[in-house]
Amino acid sequence: MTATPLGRVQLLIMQVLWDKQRATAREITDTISKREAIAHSTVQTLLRGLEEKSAVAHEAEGRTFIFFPLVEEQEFKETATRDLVERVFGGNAATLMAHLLNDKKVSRKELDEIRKMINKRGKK
Amino acid sequence: MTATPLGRVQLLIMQVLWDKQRATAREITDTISKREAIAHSTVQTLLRGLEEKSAVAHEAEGRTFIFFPLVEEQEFKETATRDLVERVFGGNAATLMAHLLNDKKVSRKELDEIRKMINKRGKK
DNA sequence: CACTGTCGTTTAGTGAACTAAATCTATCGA
DNA sequence: TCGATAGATTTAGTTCACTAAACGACAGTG
Repeated sequence: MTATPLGRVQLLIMQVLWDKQRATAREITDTISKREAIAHSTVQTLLRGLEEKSAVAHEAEGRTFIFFPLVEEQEFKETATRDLVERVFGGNAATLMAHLLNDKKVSRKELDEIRKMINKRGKK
Repeated sequence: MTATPLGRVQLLIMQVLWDKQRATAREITDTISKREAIAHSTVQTLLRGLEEKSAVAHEAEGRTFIFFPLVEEQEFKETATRDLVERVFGGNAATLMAHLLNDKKVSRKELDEIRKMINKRGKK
């Protein structure tokens, strides 16, 4: 299956990987550390988990591993979104949209972007 | 805090409660059972958990408990949505919107609803 | 008054995500 | 060559969601 549910920190790791495309465990740890404290060993453990469920893979470069994503970012976002729509909004995407529009945390600028997108799509 | 993250089945329970406003554990089990198999004791255990984190509460009616939601549906959906935007879309709601629009699973009818909403919102 | 079903409660076990120390291993600089 | 260093691997422990059997209490029925 293409389910691939990810935990919070696992997702952080994937984001680094999606960004860099290829990275060592050390690079990942460093990148995440800029945002929040995390032990290098934790990252390594999670990488193994991700590898087990085929979300990432690695190849050896000398004695260090270079990791790269197997699951594609777009694909993951799709599933994550669909999952929310399914679970929380009973399968109705429009309801989710309504929430986005009403949420005061969504900036005016974002609203404009959204409107633009809708119009473009609407013309077809 | 008002975080209140819910598991999949916990969410199912909440949905029943949001729908009915008040329900016994038995009613919840029955409702969920129409969709998927679940043991009554499981529902009860989860209800305790939900009660512990103040998502629901109960009052005794004779010797049975009547449960009702404490967390409001709207509020929960807000946080769930914001959480997805934050974690998966780096805080940019417009990107989530883009995904919704591109997802073939979103029906034409839903798209229409969405457009209507946008327009209404746009006029303000 | 015993029986049976329904309550809520207790207890227990699994799996996943997370955390990280401890350990083994190989390389590089002194 | 030897020790510090930086990899990867092993081991271990926590928390949370989930699952559900087992248990004790009690009310209504025959």
